Amino acid sequence: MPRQPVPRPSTRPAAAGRAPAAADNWLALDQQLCFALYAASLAMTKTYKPLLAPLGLTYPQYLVMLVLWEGDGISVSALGERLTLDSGTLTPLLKRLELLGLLQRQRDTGDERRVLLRLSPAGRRLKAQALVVPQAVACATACDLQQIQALAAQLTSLRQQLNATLSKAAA
Amino acid sequence: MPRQPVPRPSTRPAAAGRAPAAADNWLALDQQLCFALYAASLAMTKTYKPLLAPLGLTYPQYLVMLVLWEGDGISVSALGERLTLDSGTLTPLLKRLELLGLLQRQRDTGDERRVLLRLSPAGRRLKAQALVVPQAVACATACDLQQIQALAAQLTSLRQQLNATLSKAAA
DNA sequence: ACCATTTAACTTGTGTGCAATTGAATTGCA
DNA sequence: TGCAATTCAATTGCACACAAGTTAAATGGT
Repeated sequence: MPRQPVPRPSTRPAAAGRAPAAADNWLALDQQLCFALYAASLAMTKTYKPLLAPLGLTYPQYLVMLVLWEGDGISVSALGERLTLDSGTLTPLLKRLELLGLLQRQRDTGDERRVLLRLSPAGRRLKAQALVVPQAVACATACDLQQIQALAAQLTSLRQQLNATLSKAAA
Repeated sequence: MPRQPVPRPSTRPAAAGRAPAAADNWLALDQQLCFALYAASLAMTKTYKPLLAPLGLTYPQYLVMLVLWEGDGISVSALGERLTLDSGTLTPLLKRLELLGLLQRQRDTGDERRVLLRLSPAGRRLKAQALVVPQAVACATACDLQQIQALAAQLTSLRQQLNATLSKAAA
């Protein structure tokens, strides 16, 4: 589509003195890692949507199911740590999954503060249907597996660094 | 924190036959590029939040301002194409920015379907305050500039590939 | 045993994202 | 010219994300 070819600053003509010349480019959208990340993440979610529709799941719901397929009986907070999501996000999402009949939420009898999550038979059965999803996505990326894994590793390391900085700031 | 050390499948013990052995790992959360992307994007947004608070902007609002600082007077749909966001997201967001006094929204007199976005003096002034943001974020990533740019380039290429696949599917 | 602190989940309110629909303005083609 | 198809923005409805505050349960120090 027309998407006009934006007169890119072409990594600075660089002719003048020192610092002030480049200052403007720091705010160029196309040079921001944050935007690359943001837009790629949105595009990824859109890629999953038609693949998850037959399962009746949204993308965040799918992530929750991935965790539970690895092992259920965990608490809401343990799930939240795994996904870096808080209970304000998870509670309504989990209620919807319960309403779909994919899991049960029940208080831990040993510690009544905790709510444990257990897959229902239907939730367990859904795993078989989900197996085709990752392959279809890998296809859509048109990357070989090695590239994908390398990129994922870089992103995970970036996330850990950001979270480390965040928790340092909180202290 | 306790965050139990999850018995990782350790990229498959590999002893049995062929295909079925690896099948289970395709759904392992930690191997999903999609999750790495999702979690990194959320972490990035959280990193920006305290930096943008003094400017009175949310992260998506900041992205809009980045585009307008590159050149205002554009339409809502042009902005949406730049950010890959639709009018359902942008219209209320832009109304908030207008309420903040950072921009004006006005119908194009030449084509009454279009709404053009113009920065107010206050919106233009805000750019100076925003200049410190990218440096602070670069700090939080603890990566050198070259690494950041390389990662951003990979993500942009991934996004383009995903979007290409998506528009093919729509046709 | 008592009570302050901490922890876990829930609730509320704000702000995205996006599909689907609407309505007005423009374009294109017979 | 006339009218159907298209384009653009706005609106509606649903589902996240997260801050801030609430409630109930467990913990720890005295």
